[in-house]
Amino acid sequence: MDSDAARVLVVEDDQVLRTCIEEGLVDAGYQVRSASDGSGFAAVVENFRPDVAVLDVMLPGSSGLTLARHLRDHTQTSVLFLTARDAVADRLAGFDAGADDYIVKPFVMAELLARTRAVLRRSGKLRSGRLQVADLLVDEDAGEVIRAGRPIAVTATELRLLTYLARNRGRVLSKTQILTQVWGYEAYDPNLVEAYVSGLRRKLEANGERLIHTVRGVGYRMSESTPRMRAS
Amino acid sequence: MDSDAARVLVVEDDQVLRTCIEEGLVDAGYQVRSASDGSGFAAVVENFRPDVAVLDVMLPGSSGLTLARHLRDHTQTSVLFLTARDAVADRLAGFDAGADDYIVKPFVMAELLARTRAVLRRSGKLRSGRLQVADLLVDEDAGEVIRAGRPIAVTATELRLLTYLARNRGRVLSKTQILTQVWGYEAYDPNLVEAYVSGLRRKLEANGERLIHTVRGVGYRMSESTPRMRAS
DNA sequence: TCTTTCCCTCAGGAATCCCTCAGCTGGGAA
DNA sequence: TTCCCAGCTGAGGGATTCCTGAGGGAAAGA
Repeated sequence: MDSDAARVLVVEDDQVLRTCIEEGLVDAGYQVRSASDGSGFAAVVENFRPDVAVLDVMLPGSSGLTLARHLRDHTQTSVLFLTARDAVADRLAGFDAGADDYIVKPFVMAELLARTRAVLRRSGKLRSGRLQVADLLVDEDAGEVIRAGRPIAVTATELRLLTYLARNRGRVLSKTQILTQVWGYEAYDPNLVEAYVSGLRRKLEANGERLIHTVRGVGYRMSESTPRMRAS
Repeated sequence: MDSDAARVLVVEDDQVLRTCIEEGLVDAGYQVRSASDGSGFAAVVENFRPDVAVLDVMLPGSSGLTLARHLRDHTQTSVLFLTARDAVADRLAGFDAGADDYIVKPFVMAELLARTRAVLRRSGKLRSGRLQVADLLVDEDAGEVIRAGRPIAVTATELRLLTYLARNRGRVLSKTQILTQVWGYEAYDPNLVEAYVSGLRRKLEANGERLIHTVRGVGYRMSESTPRMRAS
């Protein structure tokens, strides 16, 4: 499992954020190495040979853009930039330097994971992130949701929620758990989850039975059908 | 049993609540250590190396958020926050993503146990939460109750009670004990327990023999069959 | 800039759950 | 047998939880 796990290199100077990212990636099954700045970058890249690098654009010393150019020139490593919201110029410069994608701070862990997967998949370093529950197919990387052969249009937030539910299919997830994992701590109103579940249901149930079940007083569970197993 | 029991660290300044949580976790088979504030936190973490930390957000001295950051920086410990209902927005807003779940006070011990297990399972530190008594299967993770292959619909409270009974199968539990663990009441109307046991029996015994036995004058015991103590 | 889409909030209504009450049942002792 | 009391259980009201349509504000796209 570990040997063919993708390798991710994180360079981020804010220690709290860096550790946070690191753990999120480790939890997701990646091999991770991290650094707070660009010192010794070439050596780390040489040794660790990351499949993807998550780089903060603003770094003390050499900027993330410089590191990205180094990667583009010397490796096949994909690049994922972290950038502040108002630094629009950074985005353009980032793509010029060979970035594969970028994420605007502040962001939710689920988004970073999704983007990382997408980048890895595009470069052929990861098998597809497809999840299936009954006749529902969620292609996280492609951002596609298909039920009974018919594509269903979902928004970015709906996709994150659906992915989280599908990945934990068969388990009850509390609303607070969903809020922390899908929305982060900016949101706290359980009704937010309810509203999104409601929207998802309307879209999903147009072509089939209910997949997102309410467990009153506990949370939601995604599963094939109401536990109607075989009777004797 | 103890050596592979998960380790839980509790930090809560209210002594009554802390002791309560501690006992509940110990009863559930965890190794527990607790503290009333963040002093010496790093040392405790270093020595005890908890799998999960239950942290009160509001603490004298350093807040639970600070402790959580320390954990993120130095360990792989999962975090479960305790917070007052009206403080959720204030205290958690702006906190960098990554905590695993939070529980709003006031809460019931059974819920804390359920959430703790969910967090541990997510990080692969715990075996599945399935309990079996005779042909009754209580799947706490899925929120499902199945008897003889047939699913049985139970409410959240019924599930908490049933889980508590099943986890302590073979042992006699007093009504006071049940009220404390399942409802969080110190002392209350025993009829509340009686009423719920009654409801559970009706649902469970539709498909089989009695599993929740009355021990007159003492309490209830869940077990496969009536132990025929002194017959003759 | 203008339009479209999306995200989140709000509030009313529906569903159902929780707990209480009161009458009943049955075991055990005198 | 009779009495007493712990335990059982159906009914119902208040409270909670959940669902969902509508709308404002913000971001994205044209």
